[in-house]
Amino acid sequence: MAKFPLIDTRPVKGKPARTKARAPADRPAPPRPSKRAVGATERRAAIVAAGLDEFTAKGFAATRLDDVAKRAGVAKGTIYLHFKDKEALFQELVRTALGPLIVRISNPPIGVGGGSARAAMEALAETFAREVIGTRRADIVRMIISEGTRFPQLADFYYREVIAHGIAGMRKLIQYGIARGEIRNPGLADFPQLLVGPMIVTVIWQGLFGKHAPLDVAAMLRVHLDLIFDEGRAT
Amino acid sequence: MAKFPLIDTRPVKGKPARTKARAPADRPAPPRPSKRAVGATERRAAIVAAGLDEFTAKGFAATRLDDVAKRAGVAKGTIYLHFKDKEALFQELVRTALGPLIVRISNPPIGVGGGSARAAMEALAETFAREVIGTRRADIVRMIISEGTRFPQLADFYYREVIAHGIAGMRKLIQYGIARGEIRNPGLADFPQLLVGPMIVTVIWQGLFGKHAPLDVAAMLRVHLDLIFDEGRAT
Amino acid sequence: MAKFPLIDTRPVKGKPARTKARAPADRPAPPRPSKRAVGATERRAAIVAAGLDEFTAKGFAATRLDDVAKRAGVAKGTIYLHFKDKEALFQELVRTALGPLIVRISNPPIGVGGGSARAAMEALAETFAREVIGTRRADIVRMIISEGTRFPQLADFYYREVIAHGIAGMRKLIQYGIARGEIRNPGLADFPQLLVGPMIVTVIWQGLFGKHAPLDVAAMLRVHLDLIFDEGRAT
Amino acid sequence: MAKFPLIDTRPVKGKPARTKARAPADRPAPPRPSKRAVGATERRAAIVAAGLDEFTAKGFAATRLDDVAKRAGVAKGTIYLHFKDKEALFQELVRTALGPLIVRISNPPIGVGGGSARAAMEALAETFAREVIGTRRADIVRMIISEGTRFPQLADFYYREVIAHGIAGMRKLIQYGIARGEIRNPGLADFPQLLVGPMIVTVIWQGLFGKHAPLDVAAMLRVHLDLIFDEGRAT
DNA sequence: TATGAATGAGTGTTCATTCAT
DNA sequence: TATGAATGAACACTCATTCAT
Repeated sequence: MAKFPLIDTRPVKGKPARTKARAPADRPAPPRPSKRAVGATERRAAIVAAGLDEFTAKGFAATRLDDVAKRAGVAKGTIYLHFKDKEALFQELVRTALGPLIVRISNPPIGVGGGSARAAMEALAETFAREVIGTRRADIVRMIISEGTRFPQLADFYYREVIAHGIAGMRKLIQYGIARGEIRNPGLADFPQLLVGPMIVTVIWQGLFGKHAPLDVAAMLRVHLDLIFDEGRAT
Repeated sequence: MAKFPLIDTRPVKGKPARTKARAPADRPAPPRPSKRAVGATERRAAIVAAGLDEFTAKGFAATRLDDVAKRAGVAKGTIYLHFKDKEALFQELVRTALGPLIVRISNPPIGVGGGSARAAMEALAETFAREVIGTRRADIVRMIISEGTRFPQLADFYYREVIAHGIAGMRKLIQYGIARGEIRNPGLADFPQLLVGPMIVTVIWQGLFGKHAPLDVAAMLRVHLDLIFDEGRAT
Repeated sequence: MAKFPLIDTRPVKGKPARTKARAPADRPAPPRPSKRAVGATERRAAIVAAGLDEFTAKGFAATRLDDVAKRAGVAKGTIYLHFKDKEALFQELVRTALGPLIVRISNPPIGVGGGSARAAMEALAETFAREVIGTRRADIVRMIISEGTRFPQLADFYYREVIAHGIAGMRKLIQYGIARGEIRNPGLADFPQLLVGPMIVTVIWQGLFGKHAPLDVAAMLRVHLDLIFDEGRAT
Repeated sequence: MAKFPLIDTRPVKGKPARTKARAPADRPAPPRPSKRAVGATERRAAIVAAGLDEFTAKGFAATRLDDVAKRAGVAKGTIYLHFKDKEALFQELVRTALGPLIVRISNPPIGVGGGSARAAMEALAETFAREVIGTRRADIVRMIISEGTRFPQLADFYYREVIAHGIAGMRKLIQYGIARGEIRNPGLADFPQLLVGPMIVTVIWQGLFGKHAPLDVAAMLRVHLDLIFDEGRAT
């Protein structure tokens, strides 16, 4: 139970879970064994997947559609059969990446069996550490943070479709914890951002400084929860 | 006392604190002094300032040196008298922006007069809210987050010169709080990131969603501190 | 028989012998076929031809790819579909211009039917005067002389592929003449350059001073051969 | 006696005969020990000398005035105090390089003491081999050949001031030889170019292929004279 | 005169976008 | 639909030339 990730964690259908072993964008672009992804739908999906790789690795402006096409095993012109232009591909791609997540977010998992809020949050943290940190999903989050300012439309969409729901869910979870007496600071319900904050920070940290000073994400999130639940005190 | 901002808050000498009212990058470029009488140093500073505006607004790849030059009131070629190329300008610019900060970071303000850790942190939070949020400094932080992945060198520099010092300072502050019995969870000393995390989050939040859902940063940071100091509990 | 020009003299296939009336590089660029129906090979050939015109007229550094493109009836970017960069175009162009020549050089025409060495050399000289002097081929030779120093790679190539063969052929011809008793100075076989020298000189002379003092190339080469064959003496 | 080089061989006054050991233009540019060449005239001379180095090494278009200035130990702007523009410097420079030569050319050395024409020509050839081949003078000749087409004005000047005189001198020498019965082919008097041709060829050859196949210039010129004087025959 | 910082037109190269096949 | 050659606007960077000192 208690799964409630900010980012969808289920394997993308049809693509065997590139989660752990994804292709970095700085390799010459693997020929994509997939024998030319016939159906139009597969082609489109291939373009989106390839775009995700490239955009997350290089950012919007520095990504070349040529590379995307190559990586997708498709001709450059084909991209324009599916997307109006580079920006359309980019936005569509973020939407696609977030799609499954939106469904999930709408069904908060709390109060199902009377479990503790702490347990729910721990599960959330653990899932996050396992299914986001070090995966392509982290790249997506980083990308949204990076490009969001330049694409207000995108930020809006992200806010409406993901953040708003997520915040609402978090708040419910917090209120649940308050109601059960687990959380003693009622002010937390006003700022659910404080609950997710450390997760965002870990994503950024690992992306920028992971090489130098990798973070023990799980441990850190545990301390974080201890603070919230007023536990972990010495003595 | 007890000032400890992540980003330098003193007005840049000679430039009347463009802090609050900075020029958005989409205006045709402000008239600028433009008198030929300005010295080489001022010219260089103007380029750096213009670059800061443009890079933070558009990102590295999308920034045109032509625009930087125009904004700096300088010919395009002039940029190359001061910087080897676009990337050199970018890196130098980050360094310059962080320069004063580094000095500040190296002098942690604790233990001066036996003040409480809470007070120190509150001052820090308040300074942050006032001098970073809504400021060009927030843009810089966002920019580092955005471009850091594409400029490992830069991320390294940032880590070495700023983050490492900042983390060390935070840890000292936390240990001080623990020693004084203010903070009861000793685990926090292992993850000073948890202390700064919410600040980073507010920067990102305001940048991306500020228009839709502005955050009461001060209030949020207060709750954050309450969690850390185990206060704010109902009843 | 007895044709042995330093430069290929056969009309380039598909292009009706721009030999005598070639377009000077300072005309706005001839209308050119320009129909989009031309195949990739023709396009490439057009670029090479245009490049030849421009490079020979202006030299490597002063040639603008913009002009080459215009003259070829092609967009600037198209050049880059065929050549890595300006230098690659230049080198390829020299190679192409010399290509047919290399084949010819490899098949010396002597000893075929026991003809005299003098006859062979006369034919060579006549062909040279007719098919090189005043021709685009002369431009190529001049260009190699001009740019060779700046492109050691190119000079190497030219030496290996053309000069070495040419020198060897000349030497054979000379030795043939010596064996037949036509040439009495055996030392000439050590310096075949002396045989070709005057031809090179005429190319340079006509290029530099032709306007002022045109040279009767045929007559001069005849005297040259008289010297070699120890003829032409008064009385 | 019998000195009659196409190119002046006397050391340039005030400059200690950089003949053999000249500075190649691809070195970082020697600081020029000369303590800043004070007098205006020295400055101008320094610029001309530096220009000669650079232009011969890189050609007109590829030479940067910045490099010339650096090599001359002068500020870039100073060049414009002495020369209208890059082209003016270039032309002036060629004139200067040829200046002393013109004087010499006007005083043909033949018939002085009734020496043989062969002796005169041998002396000429020897001087050429010693004082031109492998020296900066060869560079100048090569440069004129290279850039002449692009600078008709320059070629005109060169023709008028040097070539015309030289050709006339050669013709006189040839006629002298004919009159003395040394040269039996009177046709040679119509094409004095045939006399100088091999020298030009050696300059070009050494410049382009000298690395691969250095030429024994002296030996070659001897054979050349043997041909002209109808000597060197076997038996 | 001499300087060298400043200029800005010019050029090689890239890459999103189009379109004939 | 799919292709990929072709396009041409855009941009980083250079360098001859100017000019305030």
